[in-house]
Amino acid sequence: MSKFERQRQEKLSRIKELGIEPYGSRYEGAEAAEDIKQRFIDDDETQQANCAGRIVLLRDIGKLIFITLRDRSGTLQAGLSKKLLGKQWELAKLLELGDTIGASGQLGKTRTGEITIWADSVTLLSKCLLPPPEKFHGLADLDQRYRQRYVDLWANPEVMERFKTRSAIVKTIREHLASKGFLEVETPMMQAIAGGAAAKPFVTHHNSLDMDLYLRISPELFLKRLLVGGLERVFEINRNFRNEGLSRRHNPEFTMIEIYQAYADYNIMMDLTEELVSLCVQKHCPGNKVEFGEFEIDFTRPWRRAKYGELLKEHGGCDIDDTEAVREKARQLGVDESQMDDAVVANEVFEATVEENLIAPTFVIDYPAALCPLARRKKDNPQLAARFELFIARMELANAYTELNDPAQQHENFLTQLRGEEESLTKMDSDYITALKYGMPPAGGLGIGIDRLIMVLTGAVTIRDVVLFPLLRPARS
RNA sequence: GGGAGUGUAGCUCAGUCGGUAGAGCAACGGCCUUUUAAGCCGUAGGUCUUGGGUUCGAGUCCCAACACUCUCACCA
Repeated sequence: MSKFERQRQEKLSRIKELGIEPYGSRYEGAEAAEDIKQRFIDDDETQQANCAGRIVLLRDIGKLIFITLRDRSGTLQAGLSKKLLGKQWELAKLLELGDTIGASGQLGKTRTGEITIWADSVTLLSKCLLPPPEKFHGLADLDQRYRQRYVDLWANPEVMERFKTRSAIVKTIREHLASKGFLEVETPMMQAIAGGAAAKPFVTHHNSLDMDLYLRISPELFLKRLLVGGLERVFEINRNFRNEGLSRRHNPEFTMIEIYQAYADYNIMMDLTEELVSLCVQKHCPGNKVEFGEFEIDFTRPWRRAKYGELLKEHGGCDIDDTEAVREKARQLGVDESQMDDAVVANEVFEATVEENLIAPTFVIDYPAALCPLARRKKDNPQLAARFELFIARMELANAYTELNDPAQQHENFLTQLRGEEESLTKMDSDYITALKYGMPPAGGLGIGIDRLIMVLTGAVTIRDVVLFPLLRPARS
């Protein structure tokens, strides 16, 4: 136990000696700090107020103590005086930074004009036994901020603000989809076959069935089974798990929204994407622009829609139909393309040359069909898939296509996939083929990476700043 | 997994050429009834991430380990 903790334990003992319970229970009548400030009317001495929160600043000037309380809404000052508190003054003198208290009394202003509760009653609700971070700089150590988010949240108000915005954005999305008749559903997180994406899954084990299960890498194949079942408009907001490296843009568990709409296609999903994201920008980002690292993202509609092949020509300088030119470009970029399919080579060049240029919201459309085993091919050009990805700030934010609903074609695509990836854990999902044989309505499907969307909309350049508890190695004991 | 960087008081950070550890905040004692990162006087606080090595002497130089950050690889 540190010296500081011992000192605080000592105060705890003195509080108990006063007959005060240092860990209170239900506290009645507290109002949000910002609401109290909002309703304050100057020169009206009949106003009472009651507020509960954590002590984040404390100024003891003898027989008067000023305390800044922080609650869910913001901060409010309380003035604790010997004269008004009477017997409770002994407790007031023992309060320290980090303690959670309730304070009630007359609402007024100080000489300098700050709205203040002049407390005639103070209640200790929870004693803080560990020293809080420095009051001005807050908590800066990144490791500690992520490991002890519970401290980060109250020591750094902008952190709390960002997570509130995250919640509000997700709510906006939910409400908008509900208003359009979409049903929110939940599909398995633990799957016997990890399908719907090409990624390494996490493996776990069910004891009584004695079977290995995979944490899902995507809900896609289950959501499309629901289309077969007649749920024509569904969406799911939930975690996906991919056993891959960590980076500023990747956390092993991340939140996706997947949306499926029967009788739609990828063009309708493109409109829906633009509509959803724009609504979030409008409601949660002042102006139509967001600062993101060195960039300023302009969300003014309409967003650019550019063909994959056009972008490859524009930034990569090669024609996607001239496979030798594409291979030459790949070699220039240091890619060993000798064992790769044409489409994979093109995608290497695309990732190396195009993506870094996609700052403003850009829909990339018409991907090579070979890269898209779950997408329908374009009628006028079977080499292309009816698919788009949305890029913002160099990041892939959304992925969508007109869903493939031809069971024979899907079966063939699965077989091709299995041949190509021998060491992959992918298995043939024959039940999904069976579902398609019953008939899936034509549909558009869309996935949006929620964490990345929140990053872009709140200007967070690392995914760890939008995930409350990002994955870290366990701390040393 | 590769490369680069960081690790000093509870927190935020200094620490020169290798010469024996510093500030602010927080804490502790005192003064103070209108403060705003309150102020003033005083006190205490350190296995310099860990383990080796070089040296008369290491926070500082070398090696290794651990953690974090950035980056690359992986990543529909």
